[in-house]
Amino acid sequence: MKEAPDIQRILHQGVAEIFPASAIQELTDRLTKPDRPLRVKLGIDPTRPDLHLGHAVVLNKMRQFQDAGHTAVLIIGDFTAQIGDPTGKSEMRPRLTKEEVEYNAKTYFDQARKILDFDTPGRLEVKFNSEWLSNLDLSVIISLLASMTVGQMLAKEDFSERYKQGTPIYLHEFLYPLMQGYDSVLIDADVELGGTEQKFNILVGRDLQTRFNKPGQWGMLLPLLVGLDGEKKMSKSLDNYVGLTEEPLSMYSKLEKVPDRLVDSYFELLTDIDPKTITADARQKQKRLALEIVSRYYDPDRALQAQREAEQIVLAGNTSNLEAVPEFSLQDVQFPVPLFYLLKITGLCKSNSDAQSQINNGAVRIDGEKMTDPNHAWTTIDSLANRVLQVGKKKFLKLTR
RNA sequence: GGGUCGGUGCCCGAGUGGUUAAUGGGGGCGGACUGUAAAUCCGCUGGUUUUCGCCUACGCUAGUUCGAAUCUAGCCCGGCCCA
Repeated sequence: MKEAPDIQRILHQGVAEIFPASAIQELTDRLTKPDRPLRVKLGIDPTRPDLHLGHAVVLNKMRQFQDAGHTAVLIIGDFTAQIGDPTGKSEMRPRLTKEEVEYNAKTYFDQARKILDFDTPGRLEVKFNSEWLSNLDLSVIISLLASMTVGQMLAKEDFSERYKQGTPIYLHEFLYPLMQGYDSVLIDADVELGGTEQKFNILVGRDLQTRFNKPGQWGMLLPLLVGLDGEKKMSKSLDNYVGLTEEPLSMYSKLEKVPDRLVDSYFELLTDIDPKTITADARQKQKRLALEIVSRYYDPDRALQAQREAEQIVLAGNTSNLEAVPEFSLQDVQFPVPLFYLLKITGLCKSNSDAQSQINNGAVRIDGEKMTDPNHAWTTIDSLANRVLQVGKKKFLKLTR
């Protein structure tokens, strides 16, 4: 972390676009000979309690700026989260309550700490935008609104799509880009980071700064990390994500099977390894990726351990020698207990009916032996203790007393 | 405010008085195959300590019917058009 700032890396590694393009030289100069640290803004709306690798992409870039001596200004959009960013959405976002937002915001720090430099003085500022947005004077709101026309607003792809398709657009949604832009004005952002979908909002920030007689910020857009489904952007609601706080095993097993065509982009956006330098075959590449990323958020030992565990799980059927099968205590179970009910209370199946169908599908095994009768019942703890209950190839549970 | 069309299971979308948790697709889960994957094929996919039983479900509420997601009325929400 003490190495000389690598300007090239900041400007190019995993960067989709920098704008205005004409000013890129100017930005390069500022980075090369900083007369003062740049203020690099990143806004995160605490809409959900967990950050994932998609957030890591942009946080990594923040870190690069920090390491080069600049100031990361992290804006927790506790106020804007209550509005809901319409970006990328085909419909209005649910508005969160104050309590939900506060809770989520709290959880963000621990997670961001895994990536950002929280310790070096002057490298990080954290702001909550409710600080200035919650008491905005109506006259300010009006002048914000007066800075754009409906036509300009409808130029935003999400809005125009919705407008064309006839799905409702509520007026308060128009306020979102303006509020995000106003954040830039108030914190004197020099650079704003964001995913490519943030272009419109970041441009609005730049315009607003100019209107408020301040220098307009640069925008640095990073590619959106495609989620595990290989199609859509990584997001928790699509359940195609890897959380920053996930257990090493869980993280590893998700990453070792990212679709082949995404592997290189994961390397580029989430690690410091140049994918071109890896010659391994596709499978080895996936493993390397998984190992690398788990090491980053934990450590190499735990990553290797996760790999070993994952490999054992893959050797399905051979359940007896697993090192890290989750355990389930039969202590509170009432005997006799029928199989389908056991599956439900252990959480392996989500309902009795689900358990029933899994059994009928031949997915359920005990100690590797296929079970076919949903009503098969056990009468004592001892008849089940220390046996391994399995649904499908990857879900195991060791039953204990 | 007026007219008109519409609100169906996780999503999309059929269904328009009577086998019925409700066609089909997507998604999800499971099985075969494989590189743990993808593609493909097959099965499952409301709940219920038990299941040819019972409960819950087609915006909400009240009705009409032996019987409604399907008919009526009021209400809520949305699209479009008019003012």
